[in-house]
Amino acid sequence: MTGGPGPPTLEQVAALAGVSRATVSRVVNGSPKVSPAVRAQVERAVAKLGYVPNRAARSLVTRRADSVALVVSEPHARFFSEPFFAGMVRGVSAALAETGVQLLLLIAQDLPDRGWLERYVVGGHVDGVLLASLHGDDPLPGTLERAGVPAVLIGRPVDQAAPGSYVDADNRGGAGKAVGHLARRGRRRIATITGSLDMGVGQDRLEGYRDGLAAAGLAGAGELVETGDFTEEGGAAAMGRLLERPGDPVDAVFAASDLMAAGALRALRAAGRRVPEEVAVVGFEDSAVARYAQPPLTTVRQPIEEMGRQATRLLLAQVAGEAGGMHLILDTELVVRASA
Amino acid sequence: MTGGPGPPTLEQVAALAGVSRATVSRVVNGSPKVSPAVRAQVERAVAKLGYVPNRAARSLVTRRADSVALVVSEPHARFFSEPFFAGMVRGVSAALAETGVQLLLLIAQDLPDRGWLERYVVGGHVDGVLLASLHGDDPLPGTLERAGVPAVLIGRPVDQAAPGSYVDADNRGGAGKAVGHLARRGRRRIATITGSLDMGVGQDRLEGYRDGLAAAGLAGAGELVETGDFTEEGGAAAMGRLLERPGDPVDAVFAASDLMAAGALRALRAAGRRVPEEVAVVGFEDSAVARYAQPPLTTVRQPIEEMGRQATRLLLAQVAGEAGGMHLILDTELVVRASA
DNA sequence: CCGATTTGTGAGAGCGCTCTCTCAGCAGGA
DNA sequence: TCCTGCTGAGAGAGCGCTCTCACAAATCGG
Repeated sequence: MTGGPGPPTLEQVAALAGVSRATVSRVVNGSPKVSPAVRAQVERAVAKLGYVPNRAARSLVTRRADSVALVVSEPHARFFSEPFFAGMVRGVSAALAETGVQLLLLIAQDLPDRGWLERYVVGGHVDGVLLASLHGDDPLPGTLERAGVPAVLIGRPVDQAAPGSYVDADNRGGAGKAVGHLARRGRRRIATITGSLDMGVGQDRLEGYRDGLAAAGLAGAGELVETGDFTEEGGAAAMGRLLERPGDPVDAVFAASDLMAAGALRALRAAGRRVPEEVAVVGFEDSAVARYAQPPLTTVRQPIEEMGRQATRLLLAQVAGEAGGMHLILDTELVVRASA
Repeated sequence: MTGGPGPPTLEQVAALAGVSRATVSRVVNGSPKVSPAVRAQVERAVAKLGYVPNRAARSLVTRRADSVALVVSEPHARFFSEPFFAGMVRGVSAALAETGVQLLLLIAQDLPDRGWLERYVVGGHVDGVLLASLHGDDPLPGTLERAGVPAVLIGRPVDQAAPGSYVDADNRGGAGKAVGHLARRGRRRIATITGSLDMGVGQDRLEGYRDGLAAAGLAGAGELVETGDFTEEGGAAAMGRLLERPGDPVDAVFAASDLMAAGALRALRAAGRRVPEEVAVVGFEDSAVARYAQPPLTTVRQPIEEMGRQATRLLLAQVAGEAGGMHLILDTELVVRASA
C-alpha cells in the first residue's frame, strides 16, 4: 500500500516514524531502551503500515527458527489411532499458540530419506522436535540428543534409561485401574491382550495388568496373557486363543487398546459369548471406537491433548535453555460403560 | 565438523569444491548450466559436509517461503471428524513430500486473532493456503482471493459462485448411490437425516438423496427429511422424529454422516426396531465409527486422503502461477456392510 | 583464421533483519 | 571549565543465499 510493492519492511516503518531501522527493531522486539515518545511514534507507524516482521530475515540473523517440528513416525502412526493423532496435534497447537512459535508437521514416512530429517533438524531449521513415535529402536532420539537439539518424546521410549525428556500417560496405573475395576465386579479369571511388547506402551500396560491382579489377590492364578499388536485383527486372534485355553473360562479381558478390545468383542460375538454377562471387556484409550462399539466399551481414557500440550511446554522450556531429561507422566481415568 | 561452528554454509562447500558460491548454488538448485565434472565435484563436497541449504536465507532472497499453511477452522473441525482430519493431513503431507515444501499447521482457534492470519499470510510468510473449513460465511477465502494469495478449499464453499479453487468429494453423487442401493434392496419408505444445511456438504448430500429417490421413481412419496447437525445426538433426535411420523413406517434411512447414522442406530435400538431387517441404515464417510458400529454401517466412502493430495497439487500449481478457480470433485464409493 | 556467438564460471550486490559499536546529548563532581 | 558516566538513537556490518551481470574459454560459420 505505502512504499514499494510487497509487504512493508522495517525500513519503511522507520522512514514513516522518522527514526532508524535499529530503533524500530528495538520497539518491535520490546527492548526497554527506547523512550516512550519514540516508542509510541513507531507503534503508530507499524499499525498504519500493517507491518509484520519478515520471519526469514529474522531467522537468518538470530539463528532461531521460531518453529518446532512434530515428527510422526509412520507406519507406527497407525498404532496410535487417528483420534490420538488429532488430539495430540490440537494440544501441541494450543500450547504453541501462546508463543509465536510455528508448528511444522513432518510425517516420517513422507520424508526424503532417513538422515534427511536428522540433517534438517540439526541444520538448525527448527528449534526443537516433538517425537510422536512409540517405536522402540528408533535412533532419532539418540541422534537428536547427541546433536544437542531439544527434543521431547510423546510416549516413553522402550529404553527407560535413555536420556531425553518424554511425556506419557500413566499406562501402568491406568491398566491397574482397569483390572481393579474388573476384580471389584467379581471377575476372577481376568485375561489380558497385550500390545506390541517392543513398545513402552505395550510393556507398561502389561505391567499394570499384573499390578492389578496382585492388588486384587489374583496374581497366583496362572497367566492369562495373550500378545496382540494393537490392531483389531490381533485383538480378535488373541481373544480366540484365550477362548481355546483349557481350564476355567475367562470371565474378563483387559485389552491394551480399544481397537483390540473391539476385535475381542467380535471374537466373543462369534463364539456366542455374551458381553458383559459372561465376559467383561475393557479397552484403553477412549477413542471413538470405544464409544460406538456394541456394547460401548469400558476403557481407560488418556489425556491425549494434555500430553501434547505438556510435551510442547517441556520442549519450549528446553529451547529456552532449561534442563532436559524431564519425565512427565499424566494421569488416566477409567470410563465405565456397558462392556464391563 | 569442518570450518566454523554450526551447520556448513554454501561458502564452505564452495571452498571445499574449489568453486564459487554461485556454482554451488547452481548445482544445489539443479541448474543445467554446470559441467558434469564440476557438478560431481560439488556434489561430493555437499555430501562430505552434509550441507543442507539454509531455508531462511533462501526465502529471504527468493521471496518464496517454500511452505504452505493448512488452516483448520475450529470449532468447525469437529464437524469433520477426527479420522477426516488425520486422513486429510496425511494426503497433504504426502503430496508435499515430493516437493520441498513444508507444511505449517494452523488451527484457527489458536490463532492470536482474526486478521492475524490474514496479515501473516498476505505478508508472504507462506506461499499458499489450504483451507479445511466447511463453514459457510467464513470471510477468509474472499480475503485471500483479493490479496492474490493462492488458496484451495477442501470442501466446497456454500456460495458455489464464489471465486477460488476447491476440492470436494462427490457428495451429491455419493448420496444418490446410497439411496439407489436402498431402493434396489426393495426399500420404499426411504428417509434422510441431513447435515447442517448451511454447509455445502449438507446441501449436496440432501440433493443427492433427492436425486436417488427420483431415479428410483420414489420421488412422489412425500418428503421424509429430518434435519440433523452432523453430530450423533442430532442423528438420534432426528431418527426419533422420523419414528414418530404418522403413516407407513420408514424402512430405510440415509444419514448424511456416519456419526448421525450411529445416533440413528441408537435411537432405533431404543425403539426396538431391528437393523437392517426393519430399517436399513446408510451413513456417509466410512469412518471408524462405521466399521465398529453394531451392525457395521453401510456407508459412502469419500477419498479423504486423496482430497488432501489433490488440494495440495492444485495449490502448488497455483503457487507456480497456473490459473486458479479449479473445482475438483472426487468420486465416492459405496461400502456395503451389514446395516443395509 | 578471425569476429560472432555460445557456454560455463565468478564477482558482487542485496534480500530484511538484528546487533554491536559509536556517538550525541546531558547531568553531575572536581 | 573539563572530565566522567550514562542514556537513547543511528550507522553499518553481515547472517546465507540467489541472481544479474561480466567475462574467459570453447565453438563455429565464412
